[in-house]
Amino acid sequence: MARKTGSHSQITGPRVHAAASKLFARHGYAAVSMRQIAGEVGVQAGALYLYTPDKQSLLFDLMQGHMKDLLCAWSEQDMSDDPMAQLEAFVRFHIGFHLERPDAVFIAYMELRNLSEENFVVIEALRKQYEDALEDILRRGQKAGVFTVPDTKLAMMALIAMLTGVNTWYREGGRLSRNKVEEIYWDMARKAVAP
Amino acid sequence: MARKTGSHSQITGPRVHAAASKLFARHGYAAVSMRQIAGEVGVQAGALYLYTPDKQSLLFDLMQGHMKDLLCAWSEQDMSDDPMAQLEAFVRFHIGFHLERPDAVFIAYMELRNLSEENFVVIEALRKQYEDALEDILRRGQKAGVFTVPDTKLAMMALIAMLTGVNTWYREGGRLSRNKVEEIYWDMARKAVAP
DNA sequence: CTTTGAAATGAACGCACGTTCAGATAAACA
DNA sequence: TGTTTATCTGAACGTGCGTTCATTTCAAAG
Repeated sequence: MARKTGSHSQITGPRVHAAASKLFARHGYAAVSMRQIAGEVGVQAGALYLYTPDKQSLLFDLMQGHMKDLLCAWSEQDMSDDPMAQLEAFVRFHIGFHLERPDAVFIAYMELRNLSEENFVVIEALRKQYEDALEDILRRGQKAGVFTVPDTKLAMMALIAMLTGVNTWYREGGRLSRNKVEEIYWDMARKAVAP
Repeated sequence: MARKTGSHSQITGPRVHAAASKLFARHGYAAVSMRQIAGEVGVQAGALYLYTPDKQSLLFDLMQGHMKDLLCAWSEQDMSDDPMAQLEAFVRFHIGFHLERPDAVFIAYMELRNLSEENFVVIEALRKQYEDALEDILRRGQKAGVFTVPDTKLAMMALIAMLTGVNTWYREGGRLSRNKVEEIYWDMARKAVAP
């Protein structure tokens, strides 16, 4: 047996990345074997190397893809001039975007140490871009007098940690709707940086 | 060559756990081999099995030890009756305790999925105990009218995520002293649950 | 219908893994 | 000092790892 009936690289390629995403998120990069990924896709391990040069690239592609999606989606939000409205938009966007792709988020936050040094640099730069977006909002709000943050960088870190934390407990179909969660977190975030 | 000069189980035992803690935190449980741990201690891999039945137990012991230390240290804090003072104590305690042992904290938050099912249950129960401590403070403060939290559980989760986030960026000898960090985070936490 | 190239197999490579254990040596005790 | 006991070595076990490659088969193009 060799080539499978109905096989197509445009189909198998994405399936490889999807399987890797699912398994990396579930068990961790180091604990997942190429044979497991292949099994999830329904091919033999060797076939994976038609779609990725190696396991490390698989991880890097997932993380880079996620970060670029994130930055792209944020840049496409239409922005008001009001820092308060901007912060609300950020809070709601962050929660919504992250709840939409729990696996990718989990990988992006947990597997940084399994990136090669050069890949790590790239991902960190993308992450910093995103953090800067929030920090800018806080800085402008502080200057405008609508926020009172003793330290802009710390406030940014605190808010992002708080918002990303939603992914650790939120379950679809749970006690609270996604919108209600956004509501509650926006309330806390708003007050945390209030004068 | 066999037994080493100056060898003592009371010395080697803790060194095994210390090495495991350091390496698990640095590279992740799945990516660290028993031979690496042995190398860090300065013995051969086989010698580790005088101090742990297997690799999984090493992870479990580290996590359980950390969680018990945490609960014990919190219970030894002397508590005021005022929810506001209690919350401040919790915020400062949490940041202080976690900054004191970054490796253990990192492992406790990152390696949950590498625990066996039965071990996971035990650790989760300990974690819940700690979370309940904060939730109780928030509930009492809400009842007393000093806090306004739309949802006690969410507020608890949000605060813990925010506070634990300090460990991701804080570096000893950095821009801010540990006390200043506690100050700033207490300011944000206090406002986040304020009426 | 034939040809061609993309897609996948399956076996193999060397290596590292967690764990076990008989044997060796130092420390502790009599 | 002589004996026992605790501590560690070093080799070995079977298994699974990431990756490569000659070979085979299917899909598409002519």
